[in-house]
Amino acid sequence: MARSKPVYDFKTIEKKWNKYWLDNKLYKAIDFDKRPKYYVLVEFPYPSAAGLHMGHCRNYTAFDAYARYFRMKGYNVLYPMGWDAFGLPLYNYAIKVGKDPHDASEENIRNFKKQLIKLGGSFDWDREINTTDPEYYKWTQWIFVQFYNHWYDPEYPRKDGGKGKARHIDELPIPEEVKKKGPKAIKDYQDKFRLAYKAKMPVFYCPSCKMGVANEEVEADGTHERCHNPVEVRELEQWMLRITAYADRLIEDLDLVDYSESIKQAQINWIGRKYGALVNFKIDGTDDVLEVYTTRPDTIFGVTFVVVAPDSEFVSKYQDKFAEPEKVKAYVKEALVKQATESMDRSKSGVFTGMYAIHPITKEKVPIYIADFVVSDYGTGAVMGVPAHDQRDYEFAKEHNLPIKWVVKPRDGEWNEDKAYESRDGVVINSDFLNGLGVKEAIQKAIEYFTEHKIGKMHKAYHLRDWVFSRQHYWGEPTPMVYCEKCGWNPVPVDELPVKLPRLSDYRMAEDGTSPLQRAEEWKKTTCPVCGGPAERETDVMPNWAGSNWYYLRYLDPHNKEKLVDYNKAEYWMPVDLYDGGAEHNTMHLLYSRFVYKFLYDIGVVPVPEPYQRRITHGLVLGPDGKKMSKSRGNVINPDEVVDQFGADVVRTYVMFMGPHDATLPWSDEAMMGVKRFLDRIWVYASSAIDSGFNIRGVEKENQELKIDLNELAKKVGDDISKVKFNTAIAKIMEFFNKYEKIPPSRENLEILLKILAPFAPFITEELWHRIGNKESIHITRWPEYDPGLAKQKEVEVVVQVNGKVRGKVPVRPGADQEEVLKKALEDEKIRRYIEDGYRKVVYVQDKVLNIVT
RNA sequence: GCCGGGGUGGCGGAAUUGGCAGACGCGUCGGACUUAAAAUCCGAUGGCCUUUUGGCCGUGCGGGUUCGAGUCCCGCCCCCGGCACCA
Repeated sequence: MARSKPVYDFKTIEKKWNKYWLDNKLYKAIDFDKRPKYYVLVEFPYPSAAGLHMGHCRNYTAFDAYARYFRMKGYNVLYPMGWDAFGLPLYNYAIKVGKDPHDASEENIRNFKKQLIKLGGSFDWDREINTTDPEYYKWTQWIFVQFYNHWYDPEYPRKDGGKGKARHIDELPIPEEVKKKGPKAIKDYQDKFRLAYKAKMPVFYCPSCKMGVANEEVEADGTHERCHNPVEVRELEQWMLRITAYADRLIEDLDLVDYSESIKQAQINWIGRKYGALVNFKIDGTDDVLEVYTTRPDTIFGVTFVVVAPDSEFVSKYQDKFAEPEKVKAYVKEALVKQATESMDRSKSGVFTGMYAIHPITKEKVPIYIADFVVSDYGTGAVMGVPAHDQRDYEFAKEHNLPIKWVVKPRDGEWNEDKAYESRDGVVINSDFLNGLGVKEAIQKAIEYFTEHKIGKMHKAYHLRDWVFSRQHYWGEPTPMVYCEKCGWNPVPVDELPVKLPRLSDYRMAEDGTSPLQRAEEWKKTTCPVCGGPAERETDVMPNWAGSNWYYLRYLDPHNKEKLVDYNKAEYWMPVDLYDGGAEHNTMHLLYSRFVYKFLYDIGVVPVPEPYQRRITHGLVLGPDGKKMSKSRGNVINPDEVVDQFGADVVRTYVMFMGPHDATLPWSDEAMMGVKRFLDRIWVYASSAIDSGFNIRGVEKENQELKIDLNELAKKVGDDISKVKFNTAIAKIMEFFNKYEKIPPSRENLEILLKILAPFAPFITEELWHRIGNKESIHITRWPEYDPGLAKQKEVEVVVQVNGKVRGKVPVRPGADQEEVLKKALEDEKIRRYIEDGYRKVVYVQDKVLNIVT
């Protein structure tokens, strides 16, 4: 890129004002201030590399402009910053550079912070947080202990009028027969209800990362989201969080927030609630029942077989009774691997067990199959096969020569027997007491019948599963739990938190995939909080999400030693007014953090039911070649370099100008140069006005026009910023400036222009503001007030159409009526030419358009 | 397959929600300044026709509603993101 002497010395200017702003704590957010509060939050960065990337740069400067605007509008703005530094990426980075992750993260953070300051970020640094700081993760651990100490009562009335609340485990009713068996039995009973519980269960395990992986982190093709290597299924003892208890509230409370429809949909789909029924099929030759889940109980008379998941309880319990146990065993083994890895296989494979289930109504015997299309963790892990009305069942029946019974027919005419009839518009047939009913009515009636005859009941099923909350590596919050041979698992007493992550001489994973904490004998050894005997600490750490789920609350009270957050401060600041983040976090992070928040709400830590009032998604910045920036492609634009070369104001204004905030856009050096030219011209314009002492003799009239347009500009730019439309806000300033660049401004008008530009280019506007002679910072002045009287002084142009085609324009005062506009239009020779033969009709839209129809 | 979001100049993108399509920026072309170049400034820039005045065509494709459609309705095509054997 060609270089020339800069028009102004941005380096000196930026350094000077940054120092001034920091020294004076200009952007301090004040608790309990009288002004209305405004909480702007952008997802905090993960410092897994040495410096910021352009995407960070874009998001943080865009909302910096947003925060600056709201401050100028008179709000007490909280725009905080912190660091999400636990987790695997940083752990891997530390190993790569051969440093203890404590030190590696500290170094990265130092640089991130330096860069953010350089960019002019108006953060309140007194509220800086870091998830790896023991003073911070003390509270991450505290939350975990609270989860452990609570259970969910779905019927408990909440103070907000809703139903369902987390209650202390001591309030859990214990059945008499359990009580009789003593304290051990009571604890075992309680453990089944805790919101944090340990479960031995099949979980995904990534052999490459050497860690357990949450279901949600596994891609559709069976690979790990982070490293894209295939995962395996393993049995591991894991801490789990019972998010499913909050599923209904997480759906219902979406009514309280202003997320876009697509984000709400993403949340709803992820939870995946479906209403259906449980139906009991007796297992022939036993006293057991097989419980199946169905969303179509109306087709109960169409059942011709039953299918269970390969890893269901049924399989392990009855494997000795199967007709061909060896064949079944082989199939199950194969099916489990297939289920965990490739889910795309559409062949309807399955194996007959040799056992039969008894239809709960007709008492017919139907065969029981094992098939990999049934998954154990949805519904009951068993389904009823209705080949006539489910395409997948249809294919399975064809494959295994099973009968097909038609029990629903289309309202008008015949059906096609080559495929299942899945429509819900049909009428039920061949179904005893359901005959003649529509599908909806039949579903209702069937469930009533099941309930009455005790063969089934209504049931909700969720796609959402409980959350695996253990990670088998080093760089995370230690799980504050202790195991004692005598007393089992118990939480570390709250007054002993935090359980600090120890510094180790070797912080790397062992060859066998075990965590270094398992080797930290000194650290592991502790005493049981219940009996005082010897005990061992949990060596699994928490997932990366643990610290990032609630961080926005700590900004409100970052130095509180007694509490996670002072209730009154939370009451003042919550909810977050605007939360910006990546699209990839619209499901998991958003849902999990809402869940954690709702739990904190239940236990009285926070005042309002939802944490984020409005959610905005940001796009990525691609390389100049339109591809994702990466070192291997060599298309990385380093923020530090461009800021050094062109100044923070140019980079800031450009990243906001490049396109809509939620769009993924390619970087363009050339387009950035356009912004640089614009700011250079502003500098020259303002400087020469200042140097000439605002001599506007002879241009008073133009200055009045300028003032009228400026009045409108301030409003439009402000509206655009509120709507997160930074690109058009800047375009409007450019448009204005193109029009008036030749008119020397009055001091008043120049000051207004600088204020409008200040959120985008805080450094040069501050410098020019002071050169004018102002003593206070421009960033704490008030945004120009809109004057509707001034707006009225401006003429408007009404477009004149003939038969819908534009044929001319007439200038009129705003609010002119049809008669006046028409008269003026008819005076126009060019327009008259098109209506020589007269006209039939006139349509007028005030101040906009006049359409003459001939 | 399902859910969500889109398709507008050479490029990134604008269009008070039914009212001048292409704001703003880039690029390109022409000009000024310069020995020359860069930088800067001025002008032009959707396509086609026309000497000019001007005319016609244009927002993925095909229909429709309307005085008027990028925007609304019906039927297609394509692209991006998320989820997917969910019973």
